[in-house]
Amino acid sequence: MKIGELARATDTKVETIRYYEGAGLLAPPPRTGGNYRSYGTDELLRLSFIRRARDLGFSLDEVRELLALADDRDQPCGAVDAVASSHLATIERKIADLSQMRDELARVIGGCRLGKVGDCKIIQTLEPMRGASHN
Amino acid sequence: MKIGELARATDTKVETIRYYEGAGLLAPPPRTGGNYRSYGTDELLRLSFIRRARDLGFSLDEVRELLALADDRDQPCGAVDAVASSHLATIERKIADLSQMRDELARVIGGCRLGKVGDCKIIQTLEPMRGASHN
DNA sequence: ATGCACCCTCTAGCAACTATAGGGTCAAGC
DNA sequence: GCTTGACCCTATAGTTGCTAGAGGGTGCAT
Repeated sequence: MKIGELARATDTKVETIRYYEGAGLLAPPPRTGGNYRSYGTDELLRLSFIRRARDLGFSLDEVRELLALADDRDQPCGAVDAVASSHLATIERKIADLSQMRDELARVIGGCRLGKVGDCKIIQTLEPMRGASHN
Repeated sequence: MKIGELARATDTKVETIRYYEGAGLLAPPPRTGGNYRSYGTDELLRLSFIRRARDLGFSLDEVRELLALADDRDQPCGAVDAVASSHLATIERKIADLSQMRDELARVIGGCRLGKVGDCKIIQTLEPMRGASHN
């Protein structure tokens, strides 16, 4: 399997696969006579794993860790759970942060579409001194 | 006001202020005899504006746009509303994406803390072929 | 033999900073 | 008067996770 086929099979760009190789997530595969990378089913599975983990928002460092853990199938899986739980906590923090942003923005938007910038609630929110006092 | 004082007053790192200057968000201020940047109240207000906008998740490009709009106080503020609304939409998309990640992760976590990696639901989710079939 | 799709390496670019190296300035204390 | 320390300066490289480009080689069909 050439790199382009692997790319299509995993919905990954060719450059990204080469990047993962450089980043140590995929081992350098054997090469053909023409110096083309040649992949087998193992690499397809490994890359699918990586893509799924990335889709779930794991960082490349976390993916590396998960790959190492997944390779040692007799280990207790508390370590896997720890990586995933800490990632879940990160996601929940991000959601909370974004929700707060959303609420603040929503509170401010709408109601000045027809006014002038000088009276705009959005600008006043960003520029509280001028909006509130002398100007 | 020296750059360090401005940094403390706006809860910004000194390097970030210099970065904003290079990025065109803050004008190059006058210098003292010793070549130190010297800021006044205008820059304090402008940097506060930038920080607030950044806290609300606006990109530097969006901040640049908002600053330009805020400077022209007689313009209708539909343009400001457009920037903010489009940003709100982006935030809502991010929240939706993260919420989906959170749900998928939460579904998978817990229940294998005591098992082995070979039976781990998290790993199986990432590695569906092996988990489901022959191995 | 020539066109075309595909592959190769190496390097630079993106956002938005952060950190480091290698220096200069300024006020205080001895 | 000289050193110590906190602060400032520029310029450059690093961070994350790719993506895009230059400048070339390979392999197959026409």
